[in-house]
Amino acid sequence: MGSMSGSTIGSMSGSTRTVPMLRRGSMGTVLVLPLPQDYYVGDTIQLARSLLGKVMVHLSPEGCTSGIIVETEAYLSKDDPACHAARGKTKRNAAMFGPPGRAYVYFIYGNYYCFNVVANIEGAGEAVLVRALQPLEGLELMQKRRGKPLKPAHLTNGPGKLCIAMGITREHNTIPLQAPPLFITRGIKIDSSRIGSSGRIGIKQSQDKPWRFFIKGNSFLSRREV
DNA sequence: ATCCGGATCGCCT
DNA sequence: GGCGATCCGGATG
Repeated sequence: MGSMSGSTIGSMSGSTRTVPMLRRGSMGTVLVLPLPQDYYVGDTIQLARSLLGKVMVHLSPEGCTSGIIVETEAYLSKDDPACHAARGKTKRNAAMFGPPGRAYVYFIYGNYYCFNVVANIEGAGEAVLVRALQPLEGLELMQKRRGKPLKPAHLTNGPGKLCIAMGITREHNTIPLQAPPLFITRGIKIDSSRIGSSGRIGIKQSQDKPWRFFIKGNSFLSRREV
């Protein structure tokens, strides 16, 4: 389990400082640097690809959970009716129009949350949905939160499932991802030859857009490849 | 005030 | 692979 030193630095404006942490684990003490806010500035499709292999971490009061991002989807502001921002800003999707590098968490189907990172530039209304993780730390806590004895491959292989396992709820909507409790760090380098793409899942419109990305052959995906 | 559909999941066949 | 659960946001009257 990880513990950390350092403190959260709140932000008055859109810009958020990256907070370094010392985390103690079975591997010893490691310096952890969340991806800086400007990492999320720019092309959203590019971001969706580059987030593969990065590590998502949640330090909650219950304990630490983390996982490697293995599946993402890009949602764009132009020519993309499937994007929540397509019909303008509302109370629900307001986070999408905020500064990049923050969380956009929404409630869906009366049961589940989905976790996105806000992308591109403030006001654009673009985001990357995280659809699946390969669990790294806190598998016991994930099991407990899921409420069932599940194999690791089934703990976080879907956007709703990973939010349950990681303890992500609407409380995390709009929070910066550059400091605890919720952040994303550099993980393993994924060569572009190992990235697959397909149509996005669970939507009816814009099925022609190949904006779902995944690590080929990874066994923690929400679906087997295509 | 009412209605409709959804970036899902799990159980059923 | 098909379908129902379940509730909220957004649109319409």
